[in-house]
Amino acid sequence: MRRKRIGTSVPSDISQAAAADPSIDQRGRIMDVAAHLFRTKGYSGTSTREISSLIGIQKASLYHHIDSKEALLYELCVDATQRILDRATVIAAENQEPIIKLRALMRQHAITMLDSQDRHATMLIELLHGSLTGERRAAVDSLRDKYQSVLYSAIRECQQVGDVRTDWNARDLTLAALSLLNWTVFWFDDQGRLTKSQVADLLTSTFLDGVKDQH
Amino acid sequence: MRRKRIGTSVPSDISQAAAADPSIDQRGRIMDVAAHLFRTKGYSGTSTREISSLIGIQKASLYHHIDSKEALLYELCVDATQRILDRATVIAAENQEPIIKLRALMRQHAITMLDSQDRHATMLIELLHGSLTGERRAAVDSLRDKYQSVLYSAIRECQQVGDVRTDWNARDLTLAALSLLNWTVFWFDDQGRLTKSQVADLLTSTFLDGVKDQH
DNA sequence: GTCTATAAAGAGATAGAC
DNA sequence: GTCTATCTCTTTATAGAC
Repeated sequence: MRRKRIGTSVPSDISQAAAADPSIDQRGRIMDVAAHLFRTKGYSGTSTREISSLIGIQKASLYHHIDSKEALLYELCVDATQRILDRATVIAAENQEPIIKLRALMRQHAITMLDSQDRHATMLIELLHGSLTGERRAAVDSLRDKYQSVLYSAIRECQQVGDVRTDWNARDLTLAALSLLNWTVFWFDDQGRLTKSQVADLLTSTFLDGVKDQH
Repeated sequence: MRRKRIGTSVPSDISQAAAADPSIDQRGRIMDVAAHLFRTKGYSGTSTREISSLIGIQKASLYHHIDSKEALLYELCVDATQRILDRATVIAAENQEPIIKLRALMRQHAITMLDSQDRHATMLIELLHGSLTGERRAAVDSLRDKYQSVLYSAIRECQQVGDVRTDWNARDLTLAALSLLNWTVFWFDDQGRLTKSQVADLLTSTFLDGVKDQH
């Protein structure tokens, strides 16, 4: 198998649709189905047989497209992390007020994450579970670190111009922001009451303003 | 094997210490070791052999103490959820100002969760992964629902007396609170820079006041 | 690019001795 | 309460035909 590219041609993350859609190539289909199964059953709780079965091929045929189960997980994690880092880098480079940039960074984090919910949920959990090892683990960690630096710098900058409180340091506030944002990927329901945009508003508004009535 | 009790005699959650401590009975030791392995490697990524090996017995000997691997997971999840619900119920019943109660509820959520970090992290992830089935799943869901109702009511009450903003409904604000609190269990480091109490302050302060400078 | 067949290892769980 | 031995099933991955 040769590595053709990182990620798939479509942002869709839903395995059932992916399994049927003829416009996605087989490799993209495999990644979408795998991401969905990894999120809902866990990486080690998902067998290669289940993946191939949902695609409609034999287990052995899967290995024509992927090197190994772990390599498949790796690509999903890189794709998720890279996507969020790329968009954050663009926002951070804009010539805008710090607080506007911070809000935009948080909004894109929420929305990008929910746009590829299966991949992001998988990435977050499987990094905790140590399912990626060696260089693959290091590569994904590196991308995450870069992203977190971008968010940290944005918060630090807001503090320096007096837009954000300084009784907590930027490092701690970054942890709080990430907590608020990351857990969302595990409960958000695409068919649910709230849209992605509304969730993004809820989270940024809570983080920036808090919930106490200020009047 | 007979079910002796729910949970263990000690709050400790660290497998290495648990495996060595002679003051904990074998059953408590198994639960602590299992919780630690389930958190760090996942439920399906952990073998019964690994658990028994860390205890220092054979795999077969484990089955004198537990019914099955899933029954072991079930007890961990019930223990975690019950603990947080019990303490919340006490706080909610107190005769206090709504905003004081809300703050106390959030603080105890953070601290109770971090006191049994392995169990709570395992519970949160394995519910997502559907590792518990049938009645066991329903029982844990029921406990979680009860707890979330307590938190929801506290937020609702704060809105009614004018302490909390009403442009977001209580249901959404509950989701935001839970997001902020729950993700914490995955990054908190007992040996790290922040104490549990400091983390609890950071989260409650962020949620109630936000990060924007109000001066 | 997909198939059948198979290798080699590991899983959860049980039987029965001590 | 722990042991050895074993049953049965599933796992990831490969070989080689078509």
